[in-house]
Amino acid sequence: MTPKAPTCERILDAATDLFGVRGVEAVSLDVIAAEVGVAKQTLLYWFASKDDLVQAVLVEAATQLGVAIEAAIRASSDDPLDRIENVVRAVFRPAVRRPALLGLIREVSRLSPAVGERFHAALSPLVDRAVVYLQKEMDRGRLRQGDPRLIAALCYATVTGIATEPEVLRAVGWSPTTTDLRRLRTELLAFLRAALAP
Amino acid sequence: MTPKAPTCERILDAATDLFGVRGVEAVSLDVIAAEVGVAKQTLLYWFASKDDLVQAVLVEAATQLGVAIEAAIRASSDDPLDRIENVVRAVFRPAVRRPALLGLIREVSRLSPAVGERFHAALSPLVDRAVVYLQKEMDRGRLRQGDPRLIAALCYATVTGIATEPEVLRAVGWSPTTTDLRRLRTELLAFLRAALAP
DNA sequence: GTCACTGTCTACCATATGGTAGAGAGCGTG
DNA sequence: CACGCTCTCTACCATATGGTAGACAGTGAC
Repeated sequence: MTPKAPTCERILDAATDLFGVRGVEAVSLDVIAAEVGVAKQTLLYWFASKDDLVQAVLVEAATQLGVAIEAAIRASSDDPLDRIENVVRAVFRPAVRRPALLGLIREVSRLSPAVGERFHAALSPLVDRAVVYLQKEMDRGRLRQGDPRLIAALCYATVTGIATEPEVLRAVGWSPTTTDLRRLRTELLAFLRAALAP
Repeated sequence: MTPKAPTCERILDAATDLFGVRGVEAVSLDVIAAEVGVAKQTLLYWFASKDDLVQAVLVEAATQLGVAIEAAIRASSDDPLDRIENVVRAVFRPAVRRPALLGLIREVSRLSPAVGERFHAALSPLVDRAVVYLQKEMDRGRLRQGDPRLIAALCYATVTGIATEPEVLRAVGWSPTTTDLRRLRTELLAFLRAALAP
């Protein structure tokens, strides 16, 4: 990765949060500029257009998640349930600290097909590896049988859903305190374990 | 429910789809009007403002889902896993036929707190009943032990997530054909069953 | 006929938005 | 100093947006 000028990074940071929380279309360049404390034209100096900024934000977020996941996989034991737990932990931490991250990925489907295509291409190796892994462990009888592609999607949906739907958590009386956060993580892991155990 | 004029209903219908798929902020009144084939002012005749329209669309969607869920509960056997399966089926059908429906609910968190508050109030009885039910069945040993509030949220997150993230399903090579749809439903139900069984 | 009412329309407005043009400040090099 | 380079800014612009004002057609009551 090329090292980035501080202003550029601050813009990316603010844009990530704003896009992820409010949605890409709902956030104007002026709002981002105001958040960063800079003129709108400074944004357009670093990113040629709003679309460019969106693209950059997506790449950054995907990279960040990818790195976290890689590390979690490498650092985990051989047991697939432990490995999955580690990956979920790795995603869960940044996701709840910054709901924007996963929310952003949900935004992809709303953007131009070109963006979706690029994102798809960037993620597919990771997805393919996960699917192959799940299949192998199912064959070995260490995971519940099923379509590994759909199981992967379901796990993702559960984690993303729970991390990006504050409305739903509020509806069941949950609050973003430290203890509630830990309880949620515990419950999420138990849920996935039960769903995946053979 | 008061019977509605045909134009009014067509507006609601188009707005539901557009808001749910593209997001509330991303859809202008002009776009909705064009979709319906009517002048923008006709929209503003039926709904005093865009906010009013959003509110109406949300109420409609929530009502629709609520009715479907009620019916599913009434029509199911005593076994909690069967009952949950019925509810999920009831939500899954309209949700995949019209991804906008659940997508819309995700939009709530992005709108004004007032809207969120009203939505919260409207849904809380349903949620409370579900939580009490889950708790009771856990006590009877017919469901896996856990925090019933979070379990409810997790189930919701899984179903909503899988139904509203076409990008993720595409990433695993899924396509919205009839057979793939059935496979997805089967896999989703097996996933939840495993996650909830004692 | 005319009055009131309903529903749809055209014409218009103030504001916000993404984006362009270009000036100016700071700075290292010759 | 003068030149070029990097970075940020002010001043604009064309367009799109939510919303207002009010005209026009149809219809039923009197």
